[in-house]
Amino acid sequence: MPELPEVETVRRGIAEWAGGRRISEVEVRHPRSVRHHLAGAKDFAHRLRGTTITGARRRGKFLWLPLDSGDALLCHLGMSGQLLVQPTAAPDETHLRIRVAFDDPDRQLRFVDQRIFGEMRICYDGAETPTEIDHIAADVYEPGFDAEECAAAIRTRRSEIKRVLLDQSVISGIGNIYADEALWKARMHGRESAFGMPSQRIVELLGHVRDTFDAALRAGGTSFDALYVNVNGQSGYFERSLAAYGREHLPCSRCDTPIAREKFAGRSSFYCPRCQEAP
DNA sequence: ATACGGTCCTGTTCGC
DNA sequence: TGCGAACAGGACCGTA
Repeated sequence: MPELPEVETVRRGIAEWAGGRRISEVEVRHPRSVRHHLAGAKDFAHRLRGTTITGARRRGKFLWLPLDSGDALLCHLGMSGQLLVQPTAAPDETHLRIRVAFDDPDRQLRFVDQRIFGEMRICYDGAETPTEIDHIAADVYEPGFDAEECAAAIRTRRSEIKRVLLDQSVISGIGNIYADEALWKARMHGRESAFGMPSQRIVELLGHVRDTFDAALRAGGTSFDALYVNVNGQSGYFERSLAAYGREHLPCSRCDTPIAREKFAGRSSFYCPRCQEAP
């Protein structure tokens, strides 16, 4: 569920609270949450214990916490993952998967994940981005992101534009919600072919992606329920500003035409049938 | 190399 | 009210 703005909101919270703190103990409560840490749960805990978190970084929807050991704790929230800074005294959450305790006895970092699509693993922190996410493309906020260059890559793809927006190896950070929102802003139907699309249209679309992210970040992320919360357990309020996603039958705010919903690539797409002409 | 469907999970909501 | 089906914000893997 969490897309770039939600992950960035979490990153800021972690950076603020956990930066400079030393890990005293780690408890892995579900092995699936560390399935990509091939050396196993014991090794995972062992390599974290005694290290100090020195920051919090992000690319797309991946988050990693550099450690003073030269490693980093790489995290992906999947569909339902949360990273919470909780009082040690707080009761364990139903879906608590990993607990990270610190020298500070008052608070813990907790990875809570109902569906267990999320994960944590330890990686080497030597490169600019961990090699484990080499296949993840830059997101729109990275200094190295070039909209023209990205548009050039997008228009070579023989697929529909929404599929390409969701392809993290082409551009990262966009998920189903913000794809629909950006397409609505751009008055573009998600099933339009990306192949050979004029670069300027794509650059404009990418501008709308960024605008949508900016607005969501200002609101602290999007949430429909308690599944997405920032590190303090507060939900974002951006869902109030959604123009397309989840608004089937409700009037388009530009033209009053009821928002339509259709199956697309195994999930739902929401769009205005008048503003976003189907190909 | 690229495109696409299926799959990994649990919980909630929907329709009969 | 009960029950199975459909659905949920993501990424990876195997297959074509």
